[in-house]
Amino acid sequence: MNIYDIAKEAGVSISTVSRVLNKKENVNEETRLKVEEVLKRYDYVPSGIARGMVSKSMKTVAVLTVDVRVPQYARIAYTIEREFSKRGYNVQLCNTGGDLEEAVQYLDIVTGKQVDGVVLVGSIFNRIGPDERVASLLKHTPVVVANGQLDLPNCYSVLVDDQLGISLAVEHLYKKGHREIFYLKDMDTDSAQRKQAGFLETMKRLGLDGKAHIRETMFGLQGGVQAVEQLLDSKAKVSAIVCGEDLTAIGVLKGLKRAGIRVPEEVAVTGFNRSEYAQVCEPELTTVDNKAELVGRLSVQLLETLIQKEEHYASMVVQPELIVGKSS
Amino acid sequence: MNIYDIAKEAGVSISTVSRVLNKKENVNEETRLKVEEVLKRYDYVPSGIARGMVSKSMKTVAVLTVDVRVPQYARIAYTIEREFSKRGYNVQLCNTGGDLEEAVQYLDIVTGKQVDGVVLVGSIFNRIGPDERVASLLKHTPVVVANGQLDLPNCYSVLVDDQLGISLAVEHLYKKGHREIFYLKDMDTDSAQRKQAGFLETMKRLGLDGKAHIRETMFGLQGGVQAVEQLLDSKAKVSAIVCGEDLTAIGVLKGLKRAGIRVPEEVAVTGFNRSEYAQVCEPELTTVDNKAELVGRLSVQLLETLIQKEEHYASMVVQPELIVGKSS
DNA sequence: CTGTTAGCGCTTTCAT
DNA sequence: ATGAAAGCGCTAACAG
Repeated sequence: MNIYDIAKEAGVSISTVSRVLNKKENVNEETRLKVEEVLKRYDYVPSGIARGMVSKSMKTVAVLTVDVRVPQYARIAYTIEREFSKRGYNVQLCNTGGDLEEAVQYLDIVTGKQVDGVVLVGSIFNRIGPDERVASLLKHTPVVVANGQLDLPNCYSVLVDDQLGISLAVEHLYKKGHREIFYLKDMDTDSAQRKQAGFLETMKRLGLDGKAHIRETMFGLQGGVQAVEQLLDSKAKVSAIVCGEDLTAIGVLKGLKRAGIRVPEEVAVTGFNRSEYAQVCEPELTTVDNKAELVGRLSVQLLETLIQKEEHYASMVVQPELIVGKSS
Repeated sequence: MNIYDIAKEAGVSISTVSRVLNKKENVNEETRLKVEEVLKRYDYVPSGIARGMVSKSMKTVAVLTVDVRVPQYARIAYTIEREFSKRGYNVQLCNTGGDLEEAVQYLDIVTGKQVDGVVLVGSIFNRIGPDERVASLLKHTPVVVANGQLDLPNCYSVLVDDQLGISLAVEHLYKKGHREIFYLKDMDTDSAQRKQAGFLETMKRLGLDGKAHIRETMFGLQGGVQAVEQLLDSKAKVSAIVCGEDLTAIGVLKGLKRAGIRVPEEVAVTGFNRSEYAQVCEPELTTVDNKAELVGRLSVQLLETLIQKEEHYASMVVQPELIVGKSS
């Protein structure tokens, strides 16, 4: 069933059918009704592919993320999908697993399918910038990086001020009287670098030694537990632990509990992301809200203006906010 | 830059370029090399839309889910995406929010774009079955419902035996000596109905009164907290609480903690889904693993055979498994 | 207001 | 082994 069949059945030309389909004004009311009747009778849906062939757009954007099972990414992906859906676009989801090759392959495929735009979610995608294939693939496709940066012609960013986020946490602890503040570095992305820089800068500003208070560990519950064990073994004096991710912070909570150390009375803990985990754990976590939904919304706004080729694009920076729970 | 430009540049016809592009055998080695050089030189990527126009497929499937921010759905969506990606398909993600109209609209759009198949994730989609528009939209598109059922020609299911899942939890508690076992019904989907049925059936089988031990509450942390308050207010004797969702169970944990009741010494609690939340809360939750990843994988297998129009389709049922934590 | 026609960029016969 | 030409289903001039 195509537009020719409908035209024949309605006794008109395909142009008229097309006009009715696209709700153009210049169609006689009677003709319109007749065509609409046939359309309904056959439950006709025009071919999006054929339309795409003409308009050179499938009204689709691609969202690349490391892993949509990570709540942080799920929130951004969700918002992006909803916002684009309102605007008449579909969203292709791609889980790259943080692998460069995988990301390049996805970009190859989706640009081949002529997506109207691409959103890269996470600073890990900063790494694909230097790859020459990426530049060539993205030459004709607008890109927005959520919480990252790519130095390419059509690429703009919605950044989160992660440095400020950690600053807020450290200052909060300082005001509460904490001085032996440790930082757990649990990731190795650019975003994690900015967090660490925030820790160092703030400690310095407060007249404390930051460098000696940084510990590296794996991401996640296990990483947090292990970090606590090592910290306690080292006999260091600890009054607060700032973590780069909520999940790590919760591992810390569990490690402290095992060691019989009370939170927040003896040691305070803060996380990052304002994930639902922060509400689920005991005690509820003080965490940094890095505004995933806002980042998603802004990314969509930005990408849409890019797709429409309107003027005046500008990357933007979002300010995080400290959410004080019961762990500090 | 299209296939004509490449052909001209290479001094051959578009057929030859097409053959090279599609790695057909019958091309002279010299010609092939010449064409490939031009292809590389221009970083040429053939139009997926034009190809789709011919093949009537964009190698794309749509995944409809209530909300990908719900970990349970994120896990299924993730697995489906990864599996389809391996098979050369892209995945369109649609968050319907559990709204019938929204779901119909998404189906309208994605079938218009001629997706090769649709996966509906969640028993909530059982509700769209009766809508006549759905039947007509899905007439030519194969559909798999993950954890649900749709009585339509091209629809097959991958079901989870939720009833068995609750059974496992109740039996486990019974063996531990619990008799005053309550069930919290926290959702209103078909899946939730099956869980409740599992509770009633098992209690009966164990010679206990199930009906009097069911309480309804809202989904989520708040729902769990409130349910505990009401249960304690009612002065009912409670020795264990079985929940339909992990998050509700965690609300229960929090409610019990506030009331100064120890878990599992005084009251045992079980959840459902084996979400990461179950690892994050204190104490770690006994929960039912409903095999999200497996369901995702099986859904993809099934949908792929449907797309290839191979013979022998069959809906399948997945068995859940009880994961004993520290809350029981 | 309506119809005819030329593409859109490919794949695929069918010739040669 | 290669090329010419038809056709996928639609939109958008252009005519009338």
